[in-house]
Amino acid sequence: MNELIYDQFSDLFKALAHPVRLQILDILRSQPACVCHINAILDQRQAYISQQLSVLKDAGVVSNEKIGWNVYYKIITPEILEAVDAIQKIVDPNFVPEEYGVIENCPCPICTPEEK
Amino acid sequence: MNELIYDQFSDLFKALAHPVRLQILDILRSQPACVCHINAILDQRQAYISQQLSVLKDAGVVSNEKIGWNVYYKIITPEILEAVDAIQKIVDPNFVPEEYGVIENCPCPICTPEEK
DNA sequence: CTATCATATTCGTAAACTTGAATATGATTT
DNA sequence: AAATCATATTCAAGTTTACGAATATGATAG
Repeated sequence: MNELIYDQFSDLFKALAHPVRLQILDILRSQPACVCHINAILDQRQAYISQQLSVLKDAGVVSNEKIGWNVYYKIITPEILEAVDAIQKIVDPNFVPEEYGVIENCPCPICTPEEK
Repeated sequence: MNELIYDQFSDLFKALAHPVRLQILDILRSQPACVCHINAILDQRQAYISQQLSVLKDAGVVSNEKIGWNVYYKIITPEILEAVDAIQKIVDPNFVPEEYGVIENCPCPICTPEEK
């Protein structure tokens, strides 16, 4: 009868079991980010980023909110980062997620503020 | 250039993204256990348990050691349980892994000691 | 060396995941 | 309403994973 809850556990793990999705989560650590922002950092097709974001959203890991022209994603269960941290420490005890600030090629308000 | 390490992260997550493997890890929390012990608890085919154990072993999560007739598996990176704990807490804050002691149908020395 | 024990492996099919290509959506400005 | 913006969805092919069935292995006892 515990099978069901273990399915839920593994569903969450599945959402994390993907390199790009893990990178996205590291980008979202410090602050919410719009798709174009993530896109600029990862240098992947926009549609591909959207696909991965939707997996994370379906799993209940992130939520999104439209602000102006952009859709901002954020982590809704910060505890998920404890799991990510633990795994990162196992693979490389010295690993520290990169801090992403303003991004060169990103047109979003965060990176290119108030410029008209 | 960080793609490679994120692949390693996701490989570890993949090993955890399976309900039976997660149950096995919960069984191994308290103590090493032989295959027949895990088998008795989970009530799955022996070959199936072996398959899952080998996935965990390939991922570097568990190791095994033959003692007498039995092969005992144990968790070699206890930090992995931090990741499991975090996920379990997210899904159900009240969830506590079951404590498995002596098992009814298990012939291993732990469950049926010194009986001849 | 044969039988028996616990455990491991191989194989095949079905299901699920990955990802590129193409295209759709829906809000906003003109 | 049409054009434009950021973002989302659908489709399909390729790859990987799941897992049952059958069988293999390797150590130990007789």
